[in-house]
Amino acid sequence: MIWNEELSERKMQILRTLIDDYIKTAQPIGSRTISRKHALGVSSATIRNEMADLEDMGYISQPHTSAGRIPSDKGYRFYVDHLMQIHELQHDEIKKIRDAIEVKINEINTLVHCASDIISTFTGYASIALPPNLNKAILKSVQVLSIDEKRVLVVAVTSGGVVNNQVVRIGFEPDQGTLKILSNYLHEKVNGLIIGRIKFPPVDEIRKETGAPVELIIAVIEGLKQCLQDIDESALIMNGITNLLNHPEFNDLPKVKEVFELLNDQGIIKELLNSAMNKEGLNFQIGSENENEVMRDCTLVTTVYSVGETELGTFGILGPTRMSYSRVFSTISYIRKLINSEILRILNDE
Amino acid sequence: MIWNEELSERKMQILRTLIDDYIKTAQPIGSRTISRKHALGVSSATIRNEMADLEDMGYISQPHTSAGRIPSDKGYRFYVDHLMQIHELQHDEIKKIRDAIEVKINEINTLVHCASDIISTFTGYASIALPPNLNKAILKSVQVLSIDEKRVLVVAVTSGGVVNNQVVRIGFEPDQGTLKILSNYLHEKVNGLIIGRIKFPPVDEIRKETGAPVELIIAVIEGLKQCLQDIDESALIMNGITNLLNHPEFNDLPKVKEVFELLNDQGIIKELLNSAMNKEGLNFQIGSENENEVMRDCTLVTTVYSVGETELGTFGILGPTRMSYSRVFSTISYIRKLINSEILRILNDE
DNA sequence: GATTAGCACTCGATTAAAGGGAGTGCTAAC
DNA sequence: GTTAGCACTCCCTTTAATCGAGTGCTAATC
Repeated sequence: MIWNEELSERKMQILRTLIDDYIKTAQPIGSRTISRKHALGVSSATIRNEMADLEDMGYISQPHTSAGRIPSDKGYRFYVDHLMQIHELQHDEIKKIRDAIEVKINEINTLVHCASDIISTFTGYASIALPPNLNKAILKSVQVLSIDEKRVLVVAVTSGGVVNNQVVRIGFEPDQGTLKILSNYLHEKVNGLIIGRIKFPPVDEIRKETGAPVELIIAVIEGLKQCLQDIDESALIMNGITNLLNHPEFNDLPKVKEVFELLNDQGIIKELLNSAMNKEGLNFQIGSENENEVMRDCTLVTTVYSVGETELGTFGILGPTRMSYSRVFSTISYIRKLINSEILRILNDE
Repeated sequence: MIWNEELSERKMQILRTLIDDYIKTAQPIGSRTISRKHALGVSSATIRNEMADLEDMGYISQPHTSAGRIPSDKGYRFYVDHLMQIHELQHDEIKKIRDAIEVKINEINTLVHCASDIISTFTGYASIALPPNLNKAILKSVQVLSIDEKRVLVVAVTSGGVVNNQVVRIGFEPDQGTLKILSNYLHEKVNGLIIGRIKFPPVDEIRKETGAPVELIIAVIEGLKQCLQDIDESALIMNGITNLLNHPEFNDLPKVKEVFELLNDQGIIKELLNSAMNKEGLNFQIGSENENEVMRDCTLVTTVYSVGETELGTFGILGPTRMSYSRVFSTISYIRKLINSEILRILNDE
C-alpha cells in the first residue's frame, strides 16, 4: 500500500474497507460493521474515532447524524488512486469478451459499436463512445461509382481504416467514363492529405480538368464532405443507458430524468468524451469532478483507443459514483487493449 | 358524429368530453367538471346517471369509489374510431416538419432515421421504426471494389433504392481485373432477383467462371449476404424514449424499468412493428389490445411506408394510453405522406 | 497515550390515527 | 326524465408516536 503523509496505515485500511463495503451494499457503513469485517481487532469505538478523523479530513461523510458513513468524492478519488485492489478478469469472462469482439469485424466503426455494447452488458453500467475522429486522419482513397440512373455513391477510405460512404443524387444518368475520370481526379487531388485540412479545388477547375458536368461535381464534392465530416457531426455511440435504472442511486425519478436528458444532448457528451483525449491510460471523473452539475452523482471512466500513436476516439463507462471501480478498471483496460489490437489486425500492421 | 346502436348521442358527447379532458389533465374526471364544460345544460346528476351507464357498458371506469371516471381501453377504442376530432396541423408545424425531412437525403435508410427523430421530438412520445425490409425487394446492382491492400467493399443496391455496403477483408491484395470480373459476374447472376430468394452459385462454379481466388469469393459472398440480411438482423430505429418520462403515467419507476427493458428487446419490438404490416392506414393498438403484458398502459400507433405498392417498412409512436390521439393521428398521417413522396422523389419515379 | 465499554442522544424511517375533500349513489321532489 | 340534497366512501395529507441504527462523549482500562 502506498504511504500517505496524511493518512495512517490504519486509516487507509478503514477507508478501503468502508468503500469496498459501500460499493457492495449501497448502505452507509457504521463503525461496528467495519470492526467486524476488520481482522485488525480493534473495537468499534476506535474505528469511530478514526472515522471522525476521516470525516474531518473530508474522505467520508454522514448522510445525517445517526447514520453510518459514506465515501465522499475525495474518498473515492483516494480509493481509485491508491487503495483499490485490481482483480484480473476471470478466464471465462475474458473468453466472453473475446468471443463478442473478435468476430469478423473489418471496419473500425463497427468494432467500436460492438465494443460499446459489450462494455455495457458486461459491467451493468452505461457505455458511451466516440467513433473514430477523421479530422486528424489521412485520406487514403476516394472512389465514385454509379448505383442507378440518378444516383452515385461516394466512398472514402482513411488511413485509419475507416470506410465512410454517402449516396448523392444528380438529375441525370452520369456517363461511366466521366465518372471514372472524376473519381481518379479527386483521388489524385486529396489522397494522402490530412482530412481536417483538405481544400477542394474550385468547381470550375474540376470541370476543366475532368470535363464532368458542374451539377455532378457539386453533388459529389458535397457527398465527399459528408463522408469526411468532423466528429462534431458524427453520431455518438451509446449503449445500456437503461442499465442505470438498476442501481439504487437512480431510484429517484427527477434525477433519472435529468441524467437521461443530459445524455440526450449529444453535444455535451461529446465534449465530455473529447476532454478525455490526450490523457494516457484510464481517466476517472468522479462525482463533482465532473463540471456538469447533473453528473454530480456519476462517475465517467474514459480511455482512448488508437492505432499506433494516433488516437482515434474515446470510449468509456458512465455509472453512479458508487461504482465498482475495480471491476470497471479491469474491464475497460482489457477491452481497450483488445480494441487496439483488433484495429491493428484490421489494418494488418499497415 | 357516427350513430351507434349502443350509445345515445348524449352518451357519446359525454364520453368524448371526458376523454378529451382526461387526455389533457391526466386526472379522473367528475360529473360536475363535465356538466360545466358541457354546453348541453344538464345537471351533474344527469351526467352522473349517464356515466354510471357508460361504466356499466365498459367505456369508463373508476380508479376507486369517490374518484372521477377515466376512460377504459374500450373507451379509447371507441374514441379513436368514432369520437375524436382531427385537427389538421398548423402551417408552421407543417413547415417545421418539412424543413426537417426535406433536406437533401438520398437514401431511404437515412430518411427513415430522420423521420423517426422528427416524430419523437414533434409529438413528445417515443418513436420506433423498422428500416426498409430488403427481403421482398429486388436486387438491382452489385459492385465490388477494392479499398486498400487487404480489404474490398461490397455494395448492393435494391430496386427500393436502399444502398447497403459491407467491408470484407481478405488476406492479400486482389487483382483489379479479377475484382472487376467477379463484380460483373455476381451482378449478372443476382441482378433482378427477389432478395429473399437469392441462391448464390457454388464457390467452385464462381471460381471456374471468374478465375477469382476461392478466399476472395467466399469473403465477398459473405459480405453480400450481410448487405442483404433479413430484417430480423437489421437494426431497429428508436428515438425519444426518454420523452416517456415526461408523462405522469411513467412516474412509477418499476413500470419505467419494465417498459425500458421491453424496448431493449429488439426482437419483441420488431415483431410488434411487423404485425402492423399489411394493414392499411393507421393502426392503433390501445392498452390491453397489445398482447404484451408490459404494454398494458401503452398505445402503439403504427403505419407502413412504401414505394408505390411495395411496403418497405413500418414506423410508429409509442406513448401512454392516455395519448393525444388526435394530434398523433394528424402528425403520423402527414409524415407518412411525406415519407412516401420523399421516397418517390429519391427514386425519381423509377 | 491509545483503546475500549457504556450510555445518552440524534434523527431518519416506519407505523398509526385523524381530518379534509372530491365525487359518488340514492332518494325524493319537480 | 331531470335535478337538488345528502349521506357515504375512500384516497390523500398531516400529525404524532415509536423504533432503531449509529454516533459522540466520558470515564475507566491497558
